[in-house]
This record gives sequence, structure tokens and C-alpha cells, in this order.
Amino acid sequence: MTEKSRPLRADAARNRARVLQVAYETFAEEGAGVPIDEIARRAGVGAGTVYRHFPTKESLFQAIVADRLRQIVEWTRAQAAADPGEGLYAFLFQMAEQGATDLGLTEAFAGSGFDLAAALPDAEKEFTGMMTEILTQAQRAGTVRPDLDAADIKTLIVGLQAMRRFRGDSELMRRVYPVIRAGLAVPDSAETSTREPRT
Amino acid sequence: MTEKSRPLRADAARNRARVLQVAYETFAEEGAGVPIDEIARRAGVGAGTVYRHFPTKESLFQAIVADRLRQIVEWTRAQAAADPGEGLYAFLFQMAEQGATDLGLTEAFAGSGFDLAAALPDAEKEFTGMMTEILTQAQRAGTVRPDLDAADIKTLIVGLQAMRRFRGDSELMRRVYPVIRAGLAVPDSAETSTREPRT
DNA sequence: TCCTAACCGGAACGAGCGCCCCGATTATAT
DNA sequence: ATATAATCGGGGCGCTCGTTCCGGTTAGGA
Repeated sequence: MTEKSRPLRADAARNRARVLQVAYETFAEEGAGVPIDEIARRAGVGAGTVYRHFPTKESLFQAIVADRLRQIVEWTRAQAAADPGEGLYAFLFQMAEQGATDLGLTEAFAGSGFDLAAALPDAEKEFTGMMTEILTQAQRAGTVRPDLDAADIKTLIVGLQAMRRFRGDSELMRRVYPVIRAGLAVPDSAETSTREPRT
Repeated sequence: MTEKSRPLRADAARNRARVLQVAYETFAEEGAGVPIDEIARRAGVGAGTVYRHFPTKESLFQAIVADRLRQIVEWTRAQAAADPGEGLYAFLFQMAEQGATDLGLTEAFAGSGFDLAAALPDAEKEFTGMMTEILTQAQRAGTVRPDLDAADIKTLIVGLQAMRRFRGDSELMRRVYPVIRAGLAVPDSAETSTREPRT
């Protein structure tokens, strides 16, 4: 391991923190495609300063996504501990809201020119592991149909985020989210796949 | 109105048709972001030839999207005529498949840097009208819950396409699509919004 | 066959953006 | 206060891509 490099100079540390904060907000608003110059401008520094702290635009983006994933894992674990049956639904709704508030995260999640598992294998594994946990919990509690796995949930999240971004008003989420939730509930009969129209 | 301009020279007409065909395939594969040079290369013409027939990259993209929308409207009307109760579901599944086969259409639909209603008002109106028709039909047939409108369906399509693009294998659609379908079905009780976990 | 207007290809231009470089500036130890 | 090494800012390079331009080529009527 490289020894802990000597502490940053005071101004450098301040700038680094400011860049991280501003980059998070900017990626959230504009997505991963925003120019580095825009982030630098908003942070009140030069582009060179951004590149001194993060060797690449992609590395800056990754740092922020990793942070964000960790926050979500923590938040979700707390929710699921309080109510195992509802944990998954709280998580799904929360992730859907990210579609409206954090475009960068949404792009990273949907894999738009960014391979999450390849770029951040540890964060991705922890996230997927957490998803498996709360899904299993909910299935044990009987609030989610048993024929679904974590990959299915991930797919649903991508869909929910796309829908949430498509319609900016949360009103529509109040109309469409219940449809998803109803579909995730345990079916009445034993039949779990396509259902015939009732006669 | 400008009188019908004199017919194109034979080679020009051939090139125009070839560009349209190749552009459709290329936009479908790579999305609206593909360079014009790539389309020209695949069509075996120069970039100048593309621009002679379509003044702008966007106008070429629009022409193709409009065509595609018309095809889908026609196909869906035929399906719905054959089975009013299933028409909407056939349409939804078909649109979901576009997520895997036509990236350009998917981007146009989701409004990724492209305002469908503003760019192609006529095609968009016809498409939305058709959606309203088949939704009403299905609701009358009792196969779809009555508290949804065309805007909700449009939102669901955006979500389905994002999901379908996320996971290339149709296996996953076989797992997730039934969840959506179950959610769209008429609920057993009169309750149509959020449902409490059963006790 | 021959003429000419229409058409063709691809070089070139300008704008946007990731990233690097270097002279000027500033924090900090002495 | 001063020296010095870290840091700063922003101009510049190289590349991509949309769009235009123009010298050469060809379709098609006379």
C-alpha cells in the first residue's frame, strides 16, 4: 500500500471538498454528460484544479456514485429494520424519486455509457447484497410475491427511474407507482404468471 | 404551397431511399447520437449526399420516428380490432420490445433531448389518440383498471422500454412483464390505490 | 452521341469538450 | 519576514461531430 500521503494544504482540502459537493449537485441536475468546465465554474475554481484532485472526469463521477450508493444502502437498511414487510417498498419508492432528483445516479444505474459492476465492483456488490436481503425479508413477511429475485428488482428500479424522470410531477407517480406495487403483491390464486381475463 | 418539385433523378432517388433505410437501422442500433458520417458510410455515400436530402440530422431522425409511429399505430389498431380486451396488452408488450430493438424510437419516446410533441405534433396526436382508444376499449372489456389514462400508459411504456433495454435477454421480460400486467388488472376489491399488507 | 443541369464524395470549417501545461500565487515551516 | 514547495487558473492541444463547399462525375433529353 502507498503510505498515507501527507495531508493536503488547507486551500487544497477546501477546494477538493467544494468540487465534490458541486460536482454531486451538477451531475444530479445535468447528468454525467455535463462538461468539467461547468463544474469548475460553479465551484469557482479552474478546470486544472478539478483534474488535480480527480485524474479523470469519470473518476470524479465514480467517486460520487459510490458515495451515493453507500448512503442509500445505509438509509434502506434502517428502513427495513423498522418494518421488514415495507422495507422493499420504501426502497423502491426512494429509488424512483432519484429519477427526478439525481440524473447522474440514474444514468449510472441504468448503465447509460457506464458499467456500474465493472467500475465500482465493491459498491455494486454491497448494494446488490442489500437488495437481496430486503427482498427476502419482504417475501418472508408475505408482502412481495416469491417468484422474484434481486435482478428483477434492479430492472424494476431502472424502469421506475425512467418513468419518474419522464414525468416531472410527482402526481403521476401517485398514479403509476400503485400499479407497480399491486403487481408486486402476492397474487390471490397460486397462479403467478400471465392471468386470463376474467369471464 | 410549393408545386410538387420535379421528380428526382434516378440515382438521387435510389440514394435517398438507401439513406432512409440505413439511417433507420443505424438509429435503431446506436440511438440518435450516432454520427451522420457513420450512416453515410454504411449507406455507401458521402456525408454531403445525406445533407442534400435532409437539411439536418434532426430532420432525418424525425422523418424516421414519424414513419415508425405510423407503423405502430396501424399494427396496434389491427390487434385491438381482433381482441379489444387484449389490444392494450399486445401494444404494451410490443412497445417494450422496441426498447431492445429500436433505441432511436425509445429515446424519442422518453424525450431524451427530443420533444416528440413539439417536433412531430401530428404523429404524436394520432399516436396518443390511438392509445386512448385502445385503453378505453380494454377498460370497457374489464381487462384494465379504470383509474388510468393515456398519460399513465405512456409513462409505463417509457418504463418498460428502459427495463427492456437494461436487460438484453427476453428471459427477464418474461419475469417482469407479468408483474406490470398483474398491476394493471382490475383489483379484486373496490380499492384501487395503495394496499395495506394483509394481516 | 453530346450537352448540361443535377448530383456526388469527401475535404474543410467551426464549435464543444476532455485533458495538459506553465507562469503566477499562496500556505506554511523556520 | 522569507524561502520554497504545493497549489491555482485558464489558455491551448487534439479529437469528435454537425454542416458547408466545390471540383469532378453522371443521368437523361435532344
